[in-house]
Amino acid sequence: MVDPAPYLVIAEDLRGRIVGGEFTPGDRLPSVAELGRDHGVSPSVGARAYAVLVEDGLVISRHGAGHYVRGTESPELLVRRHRAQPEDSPFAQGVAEQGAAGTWRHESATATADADTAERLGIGPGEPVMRTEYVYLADDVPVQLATSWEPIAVTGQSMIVLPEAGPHAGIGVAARMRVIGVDVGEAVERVRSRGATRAEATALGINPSAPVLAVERTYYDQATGRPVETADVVMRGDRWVAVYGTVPARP
Amino acid sequence: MVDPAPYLVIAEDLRGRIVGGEFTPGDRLPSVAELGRDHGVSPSVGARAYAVLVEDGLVISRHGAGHYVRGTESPELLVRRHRAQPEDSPFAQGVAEQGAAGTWRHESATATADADTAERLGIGPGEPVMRTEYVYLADDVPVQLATSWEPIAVTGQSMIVLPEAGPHAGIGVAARMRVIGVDVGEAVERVRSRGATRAEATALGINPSAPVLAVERTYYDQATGRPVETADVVMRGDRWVAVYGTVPARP
DNA sequence: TCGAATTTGTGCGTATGTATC
DNA sequence: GGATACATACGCACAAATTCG
Repeated sequence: MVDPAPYLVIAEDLRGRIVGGEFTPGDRLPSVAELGRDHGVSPSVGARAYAVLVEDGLVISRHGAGHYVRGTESPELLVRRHRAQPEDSPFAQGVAEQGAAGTWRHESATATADADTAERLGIGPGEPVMRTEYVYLADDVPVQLATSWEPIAVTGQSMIVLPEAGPHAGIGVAARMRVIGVDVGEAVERVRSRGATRAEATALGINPSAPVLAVERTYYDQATGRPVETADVVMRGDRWVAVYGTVPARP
Repeated sequence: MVDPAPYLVIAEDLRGRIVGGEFTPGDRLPSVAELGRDHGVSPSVGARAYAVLVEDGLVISRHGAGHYVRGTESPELLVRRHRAQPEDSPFAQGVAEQGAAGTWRHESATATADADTAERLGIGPGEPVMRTEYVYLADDVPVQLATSWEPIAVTGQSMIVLPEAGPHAGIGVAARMRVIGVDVGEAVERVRSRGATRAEATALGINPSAPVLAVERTYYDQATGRPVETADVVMRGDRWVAVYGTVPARP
């Protein structure tokens, strides 16, 4: 049996006093210098102890001001659903349910499919696609980025070539595809957790390598099984939770 | 303008020599002591410099052996599926499809539900639950952690109180619940991307705050709508992708 | 097989910078 | 502006892991 390190002793002592109710959310905690004096060690040990609690999300530190007990209010999470019935305007509707104002910016251009995109769309590399870049905002703050690709072979010669122009703008993939008689059914989603790239971090207002939820979403034509749209969606890890499946009703 | 800190000077010097090709993947780099002598500082500064490069993923450190240039090999991704038909022994079967040997360790104990768990299970705080901690290994390397909770009110008085003991060990939630006549249907999953806690990082062999995929999975009794099992699953972000939905067949 | 040398990891103290009040 | 408080940088001592003769 070895003695636990002093900084861990102090951290666990504080943890117990916090969860025990001696300190409540918002309370100011002892300074690192006080902590060191109380335990007969140098201030750096107290700072190390607080670092543990900050990492655990129990405490927040404010430079020059002190350490405070973190409230239990979960940073309001926006929810992204995977629905059996694909709905229209998925993003705006989703954030509206959270009480925020959802808007987005977009930019479309024709391009040729690279190897990865072609693979996902089941077409040959170099075939023409319509690429659209989205930035989604909740209350004017960027919270989500997306890039979508649709084969021109599917949408060409129709009113919906440009996803966000004309009479069918902003209604979502499922509804737009219905216009040309395509039933897309439920999307297939591949979900990863990774660090934000520098560009994503800048766009989302987070630090590079901060965790993001990266979703690769593909819609298929239910009748033919052919992919009709694929997209890369990137969301701030601290603000989004993706929900799959539905809670059964209780009789 | 301020002078950059010595540890950063050393780190950038090394970074340039690595990307410049002086060191190639697998090469052993100077020890922290050498680095300190070369730059006229203490070894801890060299160690700090390496910490930067390790965090950037450019270098790996081996305790007692040295620092090495990291290869660019992208780690093969294991896949986790969300299936319409809940299968038995989900983990072992999943990794077997990837050509790895899946095993797990576990530890069960009775406990009382805390506020969050009670909420998720639809029971009162303090009611008894069976808590089981899992560590999943692929080829003996930990790749996934899980903690599950089942209300004793559901499993009590049956052969399946202990999830991993007796004749029904290791068969997964869905199959075990069938034994007592409960149809759990499809789980509801809430997926987040966040940084690994210190404990998770140690268990998974990754750096603290490296991205992980955190899944909150709950099974419901289809007949009554009551939750029968909930679990927190944590996976290495660089090794797992969660797939939801199935690709339609092409006629 | 074993032990000494080498190397990285951890813990902690001190000095200094910077933000807050 | 002064006092207080946290953040960063660095040096040192010791522990743990590895390597090699």
